[in-house]
Amino acid sequence: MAPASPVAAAAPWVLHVDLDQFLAAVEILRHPELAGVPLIVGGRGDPTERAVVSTASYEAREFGVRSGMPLKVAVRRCPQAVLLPVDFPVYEEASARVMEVLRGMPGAVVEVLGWDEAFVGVTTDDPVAFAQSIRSAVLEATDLHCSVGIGDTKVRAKIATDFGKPRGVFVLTRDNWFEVMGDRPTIALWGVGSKISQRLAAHGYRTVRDLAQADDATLVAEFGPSMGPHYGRLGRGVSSATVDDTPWVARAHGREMTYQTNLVDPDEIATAVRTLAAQVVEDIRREGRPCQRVFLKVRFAPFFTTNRVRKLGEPTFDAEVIATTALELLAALQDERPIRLLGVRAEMVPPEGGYVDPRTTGRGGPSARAAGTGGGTEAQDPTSPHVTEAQAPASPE
DNA sequence: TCTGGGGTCCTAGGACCC
DNA sequence: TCTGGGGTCCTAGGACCC
Repeated sequence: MAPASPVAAAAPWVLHVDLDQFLAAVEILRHPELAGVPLIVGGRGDPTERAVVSTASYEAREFGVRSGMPLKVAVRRCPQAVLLPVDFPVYEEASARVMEVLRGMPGAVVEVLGWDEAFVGVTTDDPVAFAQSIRSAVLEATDLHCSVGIGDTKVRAKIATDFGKPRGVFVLTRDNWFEVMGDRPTIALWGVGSKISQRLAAHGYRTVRDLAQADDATLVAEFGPSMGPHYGRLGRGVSSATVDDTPWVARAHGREMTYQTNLVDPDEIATAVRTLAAQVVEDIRREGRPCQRVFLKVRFAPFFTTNRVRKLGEPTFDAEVIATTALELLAALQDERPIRLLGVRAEMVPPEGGYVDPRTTGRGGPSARAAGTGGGTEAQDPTSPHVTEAQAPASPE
């Protein structure tokens, strides 16, 4: 398994593999007659319900349908679209097959980011050819098309993929970063959303180039000593280049539910919270780690969302304790408005030895490693990036 | 137009202890 | 009598991503 002596010209690369219109593509595999028609996957497939689009096929996107859009709106924009309910197990299975293909690529280290995307670290002198071989292998094994972004950091690889879509490959490195990204708004960066982009704009930083040249002291004053410099680095495309295949371990499990009619009756609310707590306990029992903190999420009508948390005296698997805690948190809000959504989340006791899996910007917030001073996994611009393959433990398969 | 469900991480500030 | 820093734990709230 040990590779032969490295080729002198070979360099480490980060590839980002992203499946094209994943949910829609999986549905087309089992409903071939839907190929080429506008297709929307979301909720329970009922456009009258409170739900959003999970994936729209490219044909549906031509009508302005986007993921995250309310189904009602999507159907208004594209009345002829075929609407399908989300079918989690089927996508899980397809996703697992894709990830297996990636892990089978010679020399690849695979860090899964979600159902339909992963980073692949590889040392090669021809990353484009490697990317094309990934596309071919995935297509052959699963009948699914994907796009591949190639970068010298994770942020650049991740962003590159969008330029490769669909069914393509795009290379984004420090050599063409500003040419490609410099004039784009900061919100185009992975990890910068609407709020941060607005706060940046308030300081005059509107484009990626503005942010790249931003005054560090200003960023620190606005976002803190950790996040401030982190955003500056994002503007330069600088981030970790380490691909780590350590399996992800959940920190918490939660269940939430949007009610088709708002809840007002206290008994009804208590029952709803208990139902959610019972489902959460099923999930954390599967993990084998008890709940140490209970989070309550509430969305009051018309649209106000808030969260509360409480640490438990003793970690527990007891659904009634979790439900009671959540109801106490709800009562403490002293808010009588009708409830649209309830969520109960259980943060689990960490596993023995703590969490060792990677935390990337794509899952959750900004990476603790990338933002922190320790770790040293952040590539220094403009020094060369590197992919640490040796530090990854044996793939568990 | 009317906004799901599953996650993770960061910052600020108070309480408390040494 | 008035006062220091540092550390840890906890809650509240904000933000981002798929």
